[in-house]
Amino acid sequence: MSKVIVHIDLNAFFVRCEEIKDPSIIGKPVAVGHDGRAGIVSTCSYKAREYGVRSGMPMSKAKDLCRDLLIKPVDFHFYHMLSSEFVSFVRNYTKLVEIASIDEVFADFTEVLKDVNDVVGYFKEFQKKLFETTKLKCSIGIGVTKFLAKMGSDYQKPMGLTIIRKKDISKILGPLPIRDLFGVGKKTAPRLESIGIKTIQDFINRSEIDDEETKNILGKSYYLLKDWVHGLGDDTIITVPEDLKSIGNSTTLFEDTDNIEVIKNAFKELSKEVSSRAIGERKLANTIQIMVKDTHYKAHNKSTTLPNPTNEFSDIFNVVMKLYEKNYTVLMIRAVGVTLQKLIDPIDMSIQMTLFDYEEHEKESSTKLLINELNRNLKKPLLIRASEVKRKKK
DNA sequence: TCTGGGGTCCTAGGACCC
DNA sequence: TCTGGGGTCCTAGGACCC
Repeated sequence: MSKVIVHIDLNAFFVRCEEIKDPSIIGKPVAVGHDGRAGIVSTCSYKAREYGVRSGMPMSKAKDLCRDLLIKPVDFHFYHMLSSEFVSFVRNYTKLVEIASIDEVFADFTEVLKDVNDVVGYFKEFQKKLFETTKLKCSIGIGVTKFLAKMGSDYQKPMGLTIIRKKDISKILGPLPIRDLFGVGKKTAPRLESIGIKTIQDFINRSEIDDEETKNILGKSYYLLKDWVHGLGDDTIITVPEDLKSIGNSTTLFEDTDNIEVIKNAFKELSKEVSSRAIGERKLANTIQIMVKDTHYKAHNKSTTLPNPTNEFSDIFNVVMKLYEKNYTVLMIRAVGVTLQKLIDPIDMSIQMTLFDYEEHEKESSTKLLINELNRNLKKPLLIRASEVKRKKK
């Protein structure tokens, strides 16, 4: 039985937030993003788009294109607040809501729409109510899979509403350039174009004969994309957010440099930041990675896996500096980053160590002891720092 | 014109174990 | 003495998305 999956995408969300904060900028060319060295446009208003301003564009270029551009710094805290209001609003319709990013959700409306005849009217009303309640505008896509819903919400903006039925895939998506296919980016699109796949329809045709060239270019994602354009694929709404897999922080330096003191300072701040976030998220990292971007904008990574997982600033900073000093001291650097990877929960750590302890002692009643230990752990405060785990080990 | 920062996932080679 | 694959982990790089 096919589902009704809906993708709801907030239009020019960051700009809309700024307009809510200060309604006097409504209708004007606005760009949200940093205005310093290396600043880029994160989101821009529809008025700014008339001048050719686009997201991802260097802010300096955007200013050249539009003399009157109003530039607003990113205010994530405020955006997150409005994003939560948006999610709550959708949850009033269905509990089956998946947060895809700060400005988009997937939702399963199968049950909700059972007795609804006029689906278009229903979602027009939804858009109207969302605007009245939160002042936010959205585009809506509807389909039997997440892919079709997502492509639908992208099809028409702002305040768009597009239903993509299986039988209409070719009609609606077929004429679009291959670059518009979700998962095909700016590297893969030219490669596909070079073998004659210029539109999504070209890809549909080619996928029906399982063309080897196409398979080679796309690798594993070939089968995923093929399913998608045939109306198959994921229709499962994940209501519980998945565990974080990495915590990273990076920054572009004030100027390109090979000055070790400047770089050390930057790495110190980044290490502090990821450490405090990991502690806040109650995660320990098994692997620490540093990134340095050279003056040609090429990123280089080095990582190392630790004997004991950690989230402490001093541990992280030590490893970071070792990785830097071993590999990059002679390199002129534009940007640096620190990322914690292979994150685990401290409680998993203590389970592992508990098992280890029991192996050394007696094994017979280990199951019962383990259950007791787990129960004790669950009653403990959840915030466990690496140092406490280490102490326990002794 | 001059290119951010937050993530996830995939690929591929080498080490190591069986 | 010289040889096999399979599986897993580690590391580095890269594509993609928002």
